[in-house]
Amino acid sequence: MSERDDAPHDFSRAVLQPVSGYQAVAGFLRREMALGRIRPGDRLPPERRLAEQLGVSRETLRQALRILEGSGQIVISRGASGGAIVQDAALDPRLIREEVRTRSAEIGELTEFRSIVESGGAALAASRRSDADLEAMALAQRDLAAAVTKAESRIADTDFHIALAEASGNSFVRDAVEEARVRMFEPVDLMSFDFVKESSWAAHEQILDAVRRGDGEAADAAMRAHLRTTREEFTRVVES
Amino acid sequence: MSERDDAPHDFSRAVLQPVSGYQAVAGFLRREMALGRIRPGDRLPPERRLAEQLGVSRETLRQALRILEGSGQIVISRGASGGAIVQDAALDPRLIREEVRTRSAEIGELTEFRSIVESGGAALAASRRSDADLEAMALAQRDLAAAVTKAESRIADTDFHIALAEASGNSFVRDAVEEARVRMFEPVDLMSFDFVKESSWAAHEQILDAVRRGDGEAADAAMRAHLRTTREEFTRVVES
DNA sequence: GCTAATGGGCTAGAAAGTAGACCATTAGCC
DNA sequence: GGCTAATGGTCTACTTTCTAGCCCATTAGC
Repeated sequence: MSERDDAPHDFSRAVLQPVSGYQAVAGFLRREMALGRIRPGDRLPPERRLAEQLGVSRETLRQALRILEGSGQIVISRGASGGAIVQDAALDPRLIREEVRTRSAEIGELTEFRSIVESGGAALAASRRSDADLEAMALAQRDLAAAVTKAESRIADTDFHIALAEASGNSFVRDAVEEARVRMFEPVDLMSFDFVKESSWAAHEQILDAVRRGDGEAADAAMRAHLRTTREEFTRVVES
Repeated sequence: MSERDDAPHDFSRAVLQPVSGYQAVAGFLRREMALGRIRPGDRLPPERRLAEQLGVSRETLRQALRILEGSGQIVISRGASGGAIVQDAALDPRLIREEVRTRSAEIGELTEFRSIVESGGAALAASRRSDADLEAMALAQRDLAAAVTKAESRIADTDFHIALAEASGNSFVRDAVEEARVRMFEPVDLMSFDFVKESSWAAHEQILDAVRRGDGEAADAAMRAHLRTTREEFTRVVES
C-alpha cells in the first residue's frame, strides 16, 4: 500500500450542512418546477393533502410555501378553489446573462458532463426504446415546434431530453440527466437562454431519427453535436 | 403545449425522508471509507476536533460513531492515544455472493453507467492530464501490483479510477464516478469481488498508456473494455 | 345566505441538535 | 509510584425544528 500520511485526517472542507425539513420541501418543489413536472398555471394540491403526501406536517409545508411565495414562484390565494398557483417566472434577460457569466465555468463543465452522459444514454436508447418512449419524444418535439414562449420551449426541450434518458432503460443515466438539468436551470429558477428553437428542434429530430432506426452510434454522435451547439450558445451569451 | 392532466399532482411516491444530523455524519464517514480516503488501521481525529471540522456538535458526532461502532466498522478505546480505529471488515464470501445476487439488476445498471461516464472521463483525461495526475495513476497501479489482501486490491482499484476521474478536469465526472463507486461498494461495506487482480492491472495499464499518449479514443475504448470485463465478472458471480 | 373547501394562525409538546461543564480512563514521562 | 495530558463518557440546560390538533377567516358556488 502507498505511504499513508500519519497526519490526522482533515475534514474541514466537508461542510455537511443540515437541510431542515422545510428547506428540503422547498428544494423538492423547485426541482419539480425546473424539470417541468410542475408547470406555470398548475395548482398545487391543498396544503393538508400535499403535506400528507410529502410526509411532513402542515406547518413545515407552509414554511416551504412561504419560501416559494417569497421568490415569486407561487401565488397563494384563500377560499374555496384557492391555493398555490405556479407562476411563470419571466426573468430579466440582463439577469440571466449575468447569471450565465458568473457560472460560466460550472455551466461549461456541466454541458461537457451532459454530453458524455446523454450521448451514452442516446446510444443505449437506440437499442432499447419502446414505442411509448418514441411517442414521448415525438410529443416533446411537437410541443417544441408549437412553443411560443421561452418557458414553453424550455419545458419541451426538457421533456425531450428526459424522455430520451428514460428510454435508455438505465435509471442512473436518467437520474444523472435530471440532476444535471436541475443544476443548470434550477438556481436561477426557470433560467432560459436565447437558444435557437429551430436548431434545437432539428438536432432533436436527428437524434430521434437515429434512435428510431436503432443506430446507436449515430444517436451518440447526434447528441454530442447537439450539446456542442448548446455549449457554443453559452459561450456566445457570455461573450456578448 | 401538450395536454396537461387536470387531475391534481400526486407526490405520494416522493418520500423525501428527513436525514438527521447523526445519520448524515455516519453516511459521510462510511462514504469516505468506501472511497478509501479513510482506511483500515487509520485513527479518526479526536471527537472534539472532528465534530468541529464537520460542523456538528460533539453529541451528534458521537451518535454517528455509535452507529459505525455497532456495525463493526470502528473500534473505540479510551484514554490518551485512544480514539476510533477503522476496522478491516472481512466479509464472508457467501454474504458477498448473496448481496451481489440480490442487487444484480442494480449493479448491472451501475456498471453500464460507469462505463459511459468513466470512458468519457478517460477521453477527457487523455487531453488534459497533468504530470501529477499521471503520477497518481501510476502510484495506484504500483499499489495494485503490490496488493496482497482483497481490501488492498479494492482500495488500489478505487484510487486508480478516482485519479483518472480527477484527471478529466471535470468535477461532475469526478463526483459521478465517486458516487457510482460508493453505491457499488458502500451498502455492504467493503464488498469486494473475486476480480482477477492481474487482469484489472493490465486493463488499467492500457488505459493509463492511452491517457499518457493523449489518445482519447483509445482511452475511451480501453475503459469500456475494462468495465465490460467487470460486468462479465459480476455475471459470473451471480451465476456461480 | 348557506355550505364546503381552502389558507391563516395558535398552542402544547416531542424530537433533535447545541454548548458547556465535569467525570473516567489511559499512556507516557518524571 | 505519581503526575500530567489526551482522550472518550456522561449529564444538564437551552434552542430550534417539527408535529398534532384545533379553530378562525376567506371565498366560490349553489
